[in-house]
Amino acid sequence: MDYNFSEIEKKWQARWAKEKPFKAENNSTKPKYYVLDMFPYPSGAGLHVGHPLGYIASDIMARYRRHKGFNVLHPMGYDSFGLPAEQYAIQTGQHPALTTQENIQRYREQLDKIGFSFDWDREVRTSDPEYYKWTQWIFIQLFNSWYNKESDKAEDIKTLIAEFEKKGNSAVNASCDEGTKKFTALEWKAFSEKKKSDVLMHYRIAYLGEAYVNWCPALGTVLANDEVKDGVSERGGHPVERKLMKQWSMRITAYANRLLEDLNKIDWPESLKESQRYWLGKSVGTSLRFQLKNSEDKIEVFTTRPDTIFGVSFLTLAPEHELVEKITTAEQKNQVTDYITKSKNRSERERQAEVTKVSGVFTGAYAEHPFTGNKIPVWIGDYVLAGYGTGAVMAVPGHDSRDYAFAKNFNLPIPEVVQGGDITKESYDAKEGKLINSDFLNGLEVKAALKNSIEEIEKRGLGKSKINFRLRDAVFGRQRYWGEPIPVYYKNDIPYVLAENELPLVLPEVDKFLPTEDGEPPLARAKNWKYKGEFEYELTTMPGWAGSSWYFLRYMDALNDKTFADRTLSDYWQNVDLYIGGSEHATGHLLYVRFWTKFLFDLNHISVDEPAKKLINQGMIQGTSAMVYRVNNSNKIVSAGLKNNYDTTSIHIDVNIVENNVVNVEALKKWRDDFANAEFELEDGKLLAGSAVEKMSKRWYNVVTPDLICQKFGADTLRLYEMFLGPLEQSKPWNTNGITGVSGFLKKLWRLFYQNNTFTVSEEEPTKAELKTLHKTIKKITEDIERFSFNTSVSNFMICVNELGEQKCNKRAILEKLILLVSPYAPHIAEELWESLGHTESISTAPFPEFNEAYLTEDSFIYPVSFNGKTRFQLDLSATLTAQEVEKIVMENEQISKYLEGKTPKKIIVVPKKIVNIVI
RNA sequence: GCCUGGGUGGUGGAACUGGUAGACACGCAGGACUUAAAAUCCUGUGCUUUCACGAGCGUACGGGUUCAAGUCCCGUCCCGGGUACCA
Repeated sequence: MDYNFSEIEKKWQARWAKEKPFKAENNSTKPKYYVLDMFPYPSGAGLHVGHPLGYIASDIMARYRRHKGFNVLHPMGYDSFGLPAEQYAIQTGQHPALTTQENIQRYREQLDKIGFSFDWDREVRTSDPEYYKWTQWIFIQLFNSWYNKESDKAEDIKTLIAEFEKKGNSAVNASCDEGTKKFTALEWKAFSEKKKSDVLMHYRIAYLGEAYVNWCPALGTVLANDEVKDGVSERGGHPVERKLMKQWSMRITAYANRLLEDLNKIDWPESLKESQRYWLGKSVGTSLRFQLKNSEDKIEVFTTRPDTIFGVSFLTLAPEHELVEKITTAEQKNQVTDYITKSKNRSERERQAEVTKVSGVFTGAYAEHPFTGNKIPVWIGDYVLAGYGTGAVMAVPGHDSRDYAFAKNFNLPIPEVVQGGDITKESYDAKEGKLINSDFLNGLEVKAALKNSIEEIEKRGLGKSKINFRLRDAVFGRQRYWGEPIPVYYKNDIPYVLAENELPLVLPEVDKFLPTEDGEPPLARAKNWKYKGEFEYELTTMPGWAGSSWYFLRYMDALNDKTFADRTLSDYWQNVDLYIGGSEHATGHLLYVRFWTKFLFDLNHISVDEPAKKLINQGMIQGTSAMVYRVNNSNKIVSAGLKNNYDTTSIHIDVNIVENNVVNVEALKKWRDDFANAEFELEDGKLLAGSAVEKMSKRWYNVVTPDLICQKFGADTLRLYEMFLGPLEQSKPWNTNGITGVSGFLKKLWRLFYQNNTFTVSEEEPTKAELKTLHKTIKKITEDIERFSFNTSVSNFMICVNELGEQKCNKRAILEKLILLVSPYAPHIAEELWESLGHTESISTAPFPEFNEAYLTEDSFIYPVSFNGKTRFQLDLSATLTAQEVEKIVMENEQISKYLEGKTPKKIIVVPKKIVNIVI
């Protein structure tokens, strides 16, 4: 019987669906192992061959751990709220729920065909009210909490109110909005309901606040920082502008330091940790006040270089800085107003694109140098960001390249205060050298000067040392339809959250998925959608990252309608042991999920404060695009090798009609109308295509689906081949050049069990050689899996099968162990052969073979004998010989003299069972 | 610019703590079976040189450490990914 993959795979996929051998136990004496995959957004395009790469790796791990006696949690679900389904709904009127449902179905079919061992009984969908009920519940907890810097954790807002009632807010050390005013207990008690609500908003972790946001007019919504790339929206590429808006936000900044510190305790790739560190952007510096001349006001700046204080030659404020209007003199008024209008209207994109272009304007105002008393001009410039630090900088052009460019452009003085550079050419930013022109700091090294200057600044009460983070609070409201409704209603203009028993607040039906005529979000279209029929609900919905910030917890207890996850279960499952996902979520999802995990930990709802112990980034599988070359102003297509003879334009064509760079011309003619009657100029009778490595995308017609490969070669081949392509973490372009090698391997494996088309397995005792082949393989495969080196496993399987083929081995004792090894990688063929061997239970929980060192010990070792490091010949010697004995035998060998050239060896190095090196 | 990962045959890639570089696979060449093809099997395959035995050169480039370097150290170049006025 030949290896019939399609029949076998269909059979086992049906069996697994029915018998559920991959069900994770909630009550088990086995050790637990939690393997999680990246949460997929079910897009309309379906899966391409790049998506399953990580899923295959994690599935191998899950199956391996089951063999090793673990209770494995390996779930899958869908991040099913999001923009694409909604954009599609706007265009077609089709409800996003419907589109989402269809897409999920397609995903499921594709996933099933690859033979993953997911526990589908735990499937979650973020757009399911049974799921988002708990997303809303977590929002309510966030709303009802504040961050206590003393205990360094989130606490119930009630403890804060109690404190206000006792002592007001002056003794409270909380993460709160800048500029929150002080009040006494008496004042607090006298505040109106509305005023109290407003004050508490400055403290809540989920809060309604005014902030500059990324407004995307084309999408009609605000976006979080990580959803904006190069000044355009990540989804769709629409321009984004800055706008001051009242928005629901998350006080993630309260967690900045813990998010940073705890990176040290998780096993994540260094590059990913580094981008989180950078995004969090901790910087230690000093805040420092400059007194304005002829004014009561002071300008507060933040600097990391207080040592260069004597090098300050001007101050720069962000155009949005609150003092700008107040301090601008009459004669500068027009210029300043012009500049502010100009920089406001400039999109973020323009602003970023013109980074090298210096712009700014003088306000006419002067400040006083805190040490020298010198007059310092105050400028505004949009290289200073309103949202960072204090929105104002002390400019030290001699030692800061941005200030330098500004000073050069406007002819401002550039004093030198640190020796070591040539400031006539460029600024000297390095933190090295001796201080000069700096009064009491003169002669000190930068490091000492830093310490000294801070002490002096604090002593004189000019400022104090301060830690700043680049991280901003995350905007949480979206002016969109397809997301979780925020469980808030308004009574007398005061926001209230719903009670737990009123959840879920179900997404209402609307007639259109667009904003209303007066610019309100789509939810304003919902008829009679009011709390208790009376109070307005919040009209924005949650962002895409809300549901994905806690899904790993829901898998532990997916069907619970009493709580988001039962505490005994979350205590048992703890957190994810292995997460495999792409690096593109480094500064978005993977920060938010850490934030929510820490928050739930603080409130004692879970016992872990990190979502995943170990994380691996799988590389991206790029597409290999194919193109043909059309001679300009004609309908002639020329083969790639001839394109330089003409003036041509390249046109992307479907990669699925190209094989080994040769275009199937008939298929091409059918593929697009304008090729139907084109003229073709071939080389060697073939139309060769050009190729390029690009992102796999519909746009480039280079998408290859796993379905196609499963149909042609089978899921087991697909799984093995994706692993065989190279190391998991490495990005690589997709090509099927080597796939026949992998499918050939499975056929060879199959044939070990068959003779003359009959299943034939011998019960004989295996030979020493056969045992050695097997145990060598057990050892290698175990090591490979443990270090996630799946590509080398595939090679080792091939070597093993080749050797057993040569040994003509068909002994049960060997083959039974072999297919157990193969089973995590190619589960269908393994189940089938396992059954043929007479087993009635699924192979999936059979114990993994253990290797026995005794079978691997060699009696002899072939020593390479080298002279000055160059290998000249080999000697087969007993493995038990000592170094001295080896040396003696080698030196007595007749081949030695040929290479010694009559000289006496200076030194002889013998490393037992490694090498012999003779130095002459 | 900064942070990261990488550079090994015609190709994808092996080489775990320094110890025979190129495992395994593709491709290519030759052969067997076949009327023929597919499938399968066998042999060869880093480059140069040699009928052959062999010799020389080889892990981006230039140095260094070592008996021994793809692997460790210093410098340079190139490619991929991330990020960007964060004071």
